[in-house]
Amino acid sequence: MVKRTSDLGAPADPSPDDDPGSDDGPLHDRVYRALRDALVTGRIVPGRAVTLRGLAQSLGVSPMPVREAIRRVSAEGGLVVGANRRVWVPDMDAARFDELVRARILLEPEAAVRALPHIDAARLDRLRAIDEAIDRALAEGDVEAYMAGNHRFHFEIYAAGPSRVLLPLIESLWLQFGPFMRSVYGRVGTAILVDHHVHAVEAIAARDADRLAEAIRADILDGMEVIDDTVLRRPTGSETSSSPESDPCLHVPG
Amino acid sequence: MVKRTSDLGAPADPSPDDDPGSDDGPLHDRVYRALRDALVTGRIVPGRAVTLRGLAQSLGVSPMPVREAIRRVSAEGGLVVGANRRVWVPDMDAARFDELVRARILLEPEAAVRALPHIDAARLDRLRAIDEAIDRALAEGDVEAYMAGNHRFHFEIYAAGPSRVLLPLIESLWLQFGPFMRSVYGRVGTAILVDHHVHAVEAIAARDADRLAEAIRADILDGMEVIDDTVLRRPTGSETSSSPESDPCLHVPG
DNA sequence: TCGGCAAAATTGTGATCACATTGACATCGG
DNA sequence: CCGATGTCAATGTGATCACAATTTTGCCGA
Repeated sequence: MVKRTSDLGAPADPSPDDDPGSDDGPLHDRVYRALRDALVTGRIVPGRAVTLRGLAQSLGVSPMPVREAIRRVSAEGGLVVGANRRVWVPDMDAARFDELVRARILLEPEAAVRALPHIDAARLDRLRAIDEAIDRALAEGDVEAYMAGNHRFHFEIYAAGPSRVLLPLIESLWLQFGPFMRSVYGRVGTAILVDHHVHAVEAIAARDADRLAEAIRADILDGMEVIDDTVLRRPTGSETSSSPESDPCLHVPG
Repeated sequence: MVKRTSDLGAPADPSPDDDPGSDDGPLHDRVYRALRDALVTGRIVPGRAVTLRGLAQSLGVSPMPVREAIRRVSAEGGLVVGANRRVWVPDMDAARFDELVRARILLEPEAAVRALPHIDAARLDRLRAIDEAIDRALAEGDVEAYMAGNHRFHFEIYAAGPSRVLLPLIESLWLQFGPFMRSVYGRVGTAILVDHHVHAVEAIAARDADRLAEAIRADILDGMEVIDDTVLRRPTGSETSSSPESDPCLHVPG
């Protein structure tokens, strides 16, 4: 039997690692954060359906707040509703990947430059600490820690400014990247990744907007080109036929 | 007594003009489209609260699908939930306006260029027809017709391609612009607007990507600069004090 | 052994109800 | 006449129930 629904890990766990975060705010908000976190860190794999009652039981809440959280996440592109009205983690293909990278390159340098004047010394120190944590995760090959650190690094920059428009757009892009990146790193490992964040840190310390934009752009392009050449534009589909279950998220057109 | 909740026009109208569109699909989807349309065409004014039961009664449905529609629209930035958990049409200020314009300039030329190869003769004809309708609306001073036509023109271009990433982002931006633009046009009129769409049509006919991108950029910048100088960066707040109710959407900082 | 076919379980959707909290309103005291 | 305070309506939130559509499962016959 093949499970076609995703249960976010341990369903009946008394202390689940899908912790809805802090216990403040409405329940649907906590469910939203939990779902979003599971998506960004890649704990939910593409190709699996996300069911209302399943997710509700997995988080120990009623289906009602899950409904609103799913609607919210799907509005941000993290989930898609099929024609059957069932909710899926969207598959990645070369066209969507290209569009996502292009959107990131257009928006993130702009957001970084706009946030630059608001980055104080404390935040710069935090950025350096995150960068070191990323290096450790990279050295140890810890995929999840790397992804979490990378996310924190970028948004520690973008969220410095009072942005209320660019930031949600960029979060939507990361939300769409998360599940795909996780399975990619799970396959190719983190050894191929280089740390470009130090350039961004130097540019911020020097208050150099142009260099910061270029560092962000290079960071995005570098990581993405590796994925692009390694996974997405593979010439043959031989590996898919040899191990069909190990690659549930790639949908190479043609 | 001042009404603080928006009722989307006629509440008990047997044939409301807030038609949820085509009658297919789930109810919450129809409510979503109705709400989104009301926002984009500016039928809901900033500063008014959108209540669940009010909107439900206004559309003749139960509060349940309205809940999901509101959650969806708020995820796209068309509505904001206050600390009181009440839902408002967000106010516009100079900073948010600037960010919205910048995001439009970054994303829309890219989307247009990507869609260009997929624009066939039929779509080009449709674009010309929409452009003529816009000219008529402009000549007659019909604000709502102009806004609807302008929206249709841009998205007739962007939606030509198979975009599934850029398009939702751009729709989110328009959703945030809608209510503000409406009240702006209601004040300054449509006489100040110039039609830049003909340049885009020419560029499409010539298959010139650079000229198309430049036409889109000019169209955005021109319309926005007018607003910027006319309404947003007004030197004094004298008009606000003279007629406080006629200007419920502007929040000039400082 | 394999391909339809019907039964059963599961899913999303919508409605209704109960409850805590917020906001507005009227009343009362100064 | 004005401000404080208590009351009451209204709002968002969450849960539960019913229903239709879809999916899965089990079974029978070829």
